[in-house]
Amino acid sequence: MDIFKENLQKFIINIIKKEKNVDVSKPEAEKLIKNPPDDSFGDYCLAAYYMLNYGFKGKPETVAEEVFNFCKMQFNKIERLFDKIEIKGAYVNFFVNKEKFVSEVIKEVAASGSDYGRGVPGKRLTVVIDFSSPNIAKPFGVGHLRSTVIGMSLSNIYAFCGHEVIKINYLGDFGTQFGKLIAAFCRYNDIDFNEFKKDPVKVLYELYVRIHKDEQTDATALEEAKRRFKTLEDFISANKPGLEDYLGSLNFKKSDGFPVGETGNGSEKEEGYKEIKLSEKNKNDFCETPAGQYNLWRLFRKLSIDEFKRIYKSIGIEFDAYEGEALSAEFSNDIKEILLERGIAKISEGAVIVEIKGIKAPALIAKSDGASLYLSRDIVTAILRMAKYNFDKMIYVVGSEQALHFNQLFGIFGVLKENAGKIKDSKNFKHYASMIDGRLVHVKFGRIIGMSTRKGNLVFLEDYIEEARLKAQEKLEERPKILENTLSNEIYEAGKELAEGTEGAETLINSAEGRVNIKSDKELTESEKEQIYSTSLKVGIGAVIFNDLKTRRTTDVNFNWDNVLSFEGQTGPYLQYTVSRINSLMSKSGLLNSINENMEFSFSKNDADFNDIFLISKQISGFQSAVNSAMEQNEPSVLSSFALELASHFNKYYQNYRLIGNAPDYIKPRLLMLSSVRTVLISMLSLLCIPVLEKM
RNA sequence: GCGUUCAUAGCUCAGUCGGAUAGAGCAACAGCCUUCUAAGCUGUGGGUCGCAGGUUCGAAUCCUGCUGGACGCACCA
Repeated sequence: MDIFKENLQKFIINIIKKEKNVDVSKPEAEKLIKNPPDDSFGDYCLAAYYMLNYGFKGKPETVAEEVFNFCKMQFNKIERLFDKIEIKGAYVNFFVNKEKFVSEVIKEVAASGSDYGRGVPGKRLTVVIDFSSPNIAKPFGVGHLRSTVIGMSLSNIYAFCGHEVIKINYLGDFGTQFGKLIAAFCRYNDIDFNEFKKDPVKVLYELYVRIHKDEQTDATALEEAKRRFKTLEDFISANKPGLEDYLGSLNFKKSDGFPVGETGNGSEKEEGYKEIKLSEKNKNDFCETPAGQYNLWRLFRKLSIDEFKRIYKSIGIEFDAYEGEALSAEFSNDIKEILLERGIAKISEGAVIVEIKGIKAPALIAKSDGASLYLSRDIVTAILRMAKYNFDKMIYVVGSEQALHFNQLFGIFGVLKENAGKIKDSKNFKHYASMIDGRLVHVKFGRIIGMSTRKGNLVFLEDYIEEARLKAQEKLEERPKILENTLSNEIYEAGKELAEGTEGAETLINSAEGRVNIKSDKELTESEKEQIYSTSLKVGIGAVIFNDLKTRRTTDVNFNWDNVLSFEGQTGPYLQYTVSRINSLMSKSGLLNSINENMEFSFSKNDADFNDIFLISKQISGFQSAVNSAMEQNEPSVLSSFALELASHFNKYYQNYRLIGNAPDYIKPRLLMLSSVRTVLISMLSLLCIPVLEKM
């Protein structure tokens, strides 16, 4: 917490109270004090026009003068923290006591460690965040990456601010497409079961593509798919519980989430799947009976989820619960009937629709053949989640192309709340459905345009990361190694020994200077190779994730390989590099053991580097408000920008002032300062799902 | 046609909910490694904030219109 800003706020509130007898609330006071655009104007400023809201009158300049005089009269109240006050045009500018400011900030970071900036909210909210949501039996493409990293980062941010977060992955596991999959599996007799064992998702995807192709020429393919899906649907809904009972059975604990799929046949225990063994021989057992197809579907889903989990794990993403559309589909019919019966929905052109004020497009909740639709499943899902988690807020991280869908969904809960009185013979449904209005948020994001492989195909996430990793490895390998440094030193020394001015000396010195080009012939050991692999992988992941988080989420991103694969400037690797640079500096100082949060230290404004240290501290002190602002706007990019700025401050400092070689008393406080930079940078990298590297 | 949304440097983007002189990074050019990691740092050039009005002390930011792009508008998700 920035005690300087806080005290300044109180100071101004008191002045307003004393002079104009107006009370200013805390959030209003927050807006009163701002940061000037340029440091030469001061550290905090008060714009006179804001004072017009609190009883001050006249031109901004004269008001500023009036306020300035009041501030001056009572300056003794804040002179412990502030050096001076200035008036400039319509602004009153405040200059902090820089020495005090720097040591306060550094002390606080040192004392709080990784908890620095962590919030304690007035009210701890339960926030459900629904993100990623891929379709099963399809490869995880980069299209899902944006939702995944934005969702994960928001989850981190809400949790960091002290809220209870439930991360849900809502899988597309239902619909005719799965009928297609089952049909394909049963139709084709040349499935390679060895390959299926090794990479099931790949085989499933190939089956899907194959039957999709066959549909163009063979009408029976689609028919079979539809028939098999109907079989599956009927089988699942045959044993489902009533909606009321099911809602009543859900508890309010985060616990283990929903079962991944359906309610009907209950026990979805992990072990159950191990018994399902597919082979050429028993294949028909699964294709002929409804129960067999049902198991087949469960197996496909399980295999897909395992594959997703593997990928998520590789980029550090995890969920509290995996849900499937199938679960919601079971209850879609119940919802439809309640709404129709009470006149909340009506039939139009054979389909069931709900009309919502302010939205022209009618919300379609059931097809004319009675089958459920996306929207009706989302209605069910929200109600189930309310019953299960009692959330205060639910965030859907989904592309902006679905804005209409979510407006309709949110609108329907408004309608449900309004018409709650009409729903009489239901307790649970009525209760939960009418609670939801106003708690749903669509966090939309722009499209990624022009994303394709160099050959023009859809890009799979893993290939994407591998491309970035290779680039990182290339950079790592061209970096001069210790051996080469020594070598170039020797050449340099040898050159110097030659008579000055001779051609030979010049050549040798040049070759030493071009040490980047000196390659070592030495074979790398296995552990060095592993080191390079794991480092380059983390850098690659960092580059890819940061690329999706650095811009405001709503803007469409023009995808460009060169931009993603450039690791210079405003990139994830730049941030990772900065952290490892601090690490390296700190360990080389040899003073690590004498640095701790309790050490006595101070900075003098006479030191040559003082102003830069002050700027760094100022940046650090803005961390918490950056996190808050990221949360309020559901916008991780606020943190990306903040992190880049802090890293840039450090790198400038690093370039301009040399630490090692100075007296320990000079180095120690600065190491503590750098350690607080590192602490904050690491916090931000973690919030942004970017791997932290010890060394690069 | 209706709706949503966007337009800022050659390119990719910031711009602290209307405030002080519109900022970064790439790319270009010129510099900085025998000294703590050059994935870094310094400097130069580059802008009528799409166009036209309006609102007021004050507009890249709010309102209206226009132009141009993206997305969405009934049984896909």
